[in-house]
Amino acid sequence: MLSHTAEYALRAALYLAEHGRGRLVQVGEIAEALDIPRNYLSKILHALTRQGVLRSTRGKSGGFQLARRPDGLYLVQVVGPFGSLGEKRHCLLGRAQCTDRAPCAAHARWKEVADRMAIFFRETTLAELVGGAVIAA
Amino acid sequence: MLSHTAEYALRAALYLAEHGRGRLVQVGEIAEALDIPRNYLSKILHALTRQGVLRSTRGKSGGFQLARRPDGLYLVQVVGPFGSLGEKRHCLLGRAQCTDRAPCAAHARWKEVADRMAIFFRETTLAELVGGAVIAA
DNA sequence: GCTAAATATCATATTATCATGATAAATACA
DNA sequence: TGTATTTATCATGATAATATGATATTTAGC
Repeated sequence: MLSHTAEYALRAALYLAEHGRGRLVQVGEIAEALDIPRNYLSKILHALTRQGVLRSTRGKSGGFQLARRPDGLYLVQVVGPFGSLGEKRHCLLGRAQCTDRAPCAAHARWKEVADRMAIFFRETTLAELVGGAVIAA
Repeated sequence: MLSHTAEYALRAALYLAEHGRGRLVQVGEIAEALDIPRNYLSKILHALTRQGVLRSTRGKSGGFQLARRPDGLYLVQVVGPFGSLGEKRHCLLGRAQCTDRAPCAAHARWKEVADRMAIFFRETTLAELVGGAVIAA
């Protein structure tokens, strides 16, 4: 469903929501806890920082923290910059134009399902997932 | 949502459902009508044949046709062999084990959405999409 | 049998995703 | 001011998805 990259981003954000309470967390800690390649995660966290999801502090005793409280961060903000979510709902048959007025063959039926998914990512916050269950692998 | 490959498979199957009534259709016709790379489509149609979705006839005046009536062919049969659908519903956070009893952080909320999607592919037939709207690009 | 036309298969190229490794820049602290 | 630690960035490699091109195999019809 999500690309590896988007999945890593989500898991890292959830880790920060759960274990980061106010402190700065280093890439190394997250990478080890979640078993994600360290340098790869580094770039993902950097991207999330540019997106305004995280804040980073450089230098000794630096690290990453959430830019807002977990109940103010929506999943789409975290995974959107990677996978193909967030932008537009895209047509199941890959048409550039696919609307209620100019629908593809699958439009009416697929719309229901795709909208549900879009709403999930758009309206679910990190806070709602924290505590749902264990996060680490 | 779907990989290019799975999307091509679905569009080709819909084309056969709509324009293939009983006759044998050649790869070239489908490739041209749907603007899909010909040799690439050829392999996809061959895969669908192995899956039992299509029947192929070799040699002169050969081609492809649906193996069953459109109302007996479900989307999961068409796109399952490609993308990651059909097999198992997979965990949003990528855990190998993610069940109601050993859930990941997102399980409860994601399950609803993922189940909807699975049902869409499992219970929708080609016949239900034909005539929904224009198929070709 | 020969030829043309079609699927089946193999080999390779291209592109995007995923990942690793090395270096630069910034910062706390002694 | 120097050093250790950390993020930021650059360069490169590995793998999978996508696509192209060439050849083999099968079959209808002459």
